Amino acid sequence: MGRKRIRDIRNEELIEATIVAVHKRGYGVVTMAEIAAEAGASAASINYYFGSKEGLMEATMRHLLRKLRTAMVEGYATARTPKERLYAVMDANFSDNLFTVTQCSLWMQFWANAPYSPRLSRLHRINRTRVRSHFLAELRHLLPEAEIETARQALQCYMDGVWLQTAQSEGPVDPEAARRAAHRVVDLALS
Amino acid sequence: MGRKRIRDIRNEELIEATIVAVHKRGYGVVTMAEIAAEAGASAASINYYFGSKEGLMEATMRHLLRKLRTAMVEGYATARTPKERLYAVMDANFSDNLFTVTQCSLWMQFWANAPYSPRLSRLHRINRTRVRSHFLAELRHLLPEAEIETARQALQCYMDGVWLQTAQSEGPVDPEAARRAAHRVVDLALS
DNA sequence: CATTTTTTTGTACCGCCATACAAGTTATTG
DNA sequence: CAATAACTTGTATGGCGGTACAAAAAAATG
Repeated sequence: MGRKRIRDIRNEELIEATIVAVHKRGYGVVTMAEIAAEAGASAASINYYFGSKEGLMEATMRHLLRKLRTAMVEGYATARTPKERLYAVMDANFSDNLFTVTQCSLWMQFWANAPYSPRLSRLHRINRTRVRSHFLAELRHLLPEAEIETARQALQCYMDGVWLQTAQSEGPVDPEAARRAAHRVVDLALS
Repeated sequence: MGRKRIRDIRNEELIEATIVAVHKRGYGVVTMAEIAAEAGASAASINYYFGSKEGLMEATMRHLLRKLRTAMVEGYATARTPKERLYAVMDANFSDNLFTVTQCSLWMQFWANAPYSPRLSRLHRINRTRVRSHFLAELRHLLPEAEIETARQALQCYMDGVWLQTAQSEGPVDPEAARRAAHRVVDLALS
């Protein structure tokens, strides 16, 4: 197990540094040197681990997507009813360790740049499909066929919109309040 | 009046070219040469008219913001009740000549890059404040004080979310349907 | 037509940055 | 303690893109 320990540690550190640096400077402008400085490493070492700047960005997004997926699975584990599972999808997106200004900011950068990078756009497509099907699966139990798609669209747009606004907000953020607001929106959508 | 005619024509052309080019290539990556090619002009001439790349981007966003403001003013003109005015705010954002993939795409690029450019972030702040106060002004007539802020946040997030998703959609877009969906969301938010 | 003003372009400069490479340093292994 | 592997870094390179500039072209002026 000790075999690839160092590699894992460095990966983690560099990805964290990437998140911070991209938030500070913007995806399109941030340089390898800045990211390296943030991590207390050298630009060259990033290439050693990730091959290229694009590789680093992909790894970073994979990291965030994994966190999101984990949060969602956890939420599903305790949810009993379709409505609770809808809440769970929302809660995952607004969980304490995902719903921060820095990470929302990164997500927005991801959205804005995914269309121009095959590797990123692939991740983007996969994630979007998964979220969509989660919503649909639960809504099917709660609404007549004709209203499902509208409700899904409304909920997903709301979720994305909240992240967007959070990314642009200055002060800190209250995940607890965000979850409460999201629950209210779910309730409305089902009424 | 003929005095600055040519200047205006060129401005318009270059801004249109900018919108297309940014959509195709992304704000962070698009080059002056590409924009110029899109307009059938030379990179140098852009600098002649706009001073710099940032100046061009600012002018482009001003152009879009003006379109949005115009659409909103027009909608307000015929709206009689607070609820109709809420519809009008939505309709402006989803009006036929604003709600296109290309322009939503540009808006997203704007959102993603505004934080890193003082000139863009100023525009961004002004616009956001205006939309917010429009929403609040109407909601005050329709909801008890305690629910206003929640409703505003939900509506605005929904609106942003729709633009975001549209920016990432491939096929064409149906503004008429978007307006209908938005009206439904308004109705829900007021219930 | 002469001349002044406006517009356009080619080019050259300058700086920046991702990345490759080779040489160092540290860790691991037997 | 070799000796091999894993990791780190400084530096060099090559390309690229924004923009300054000067000169050409076009338009306006009178």
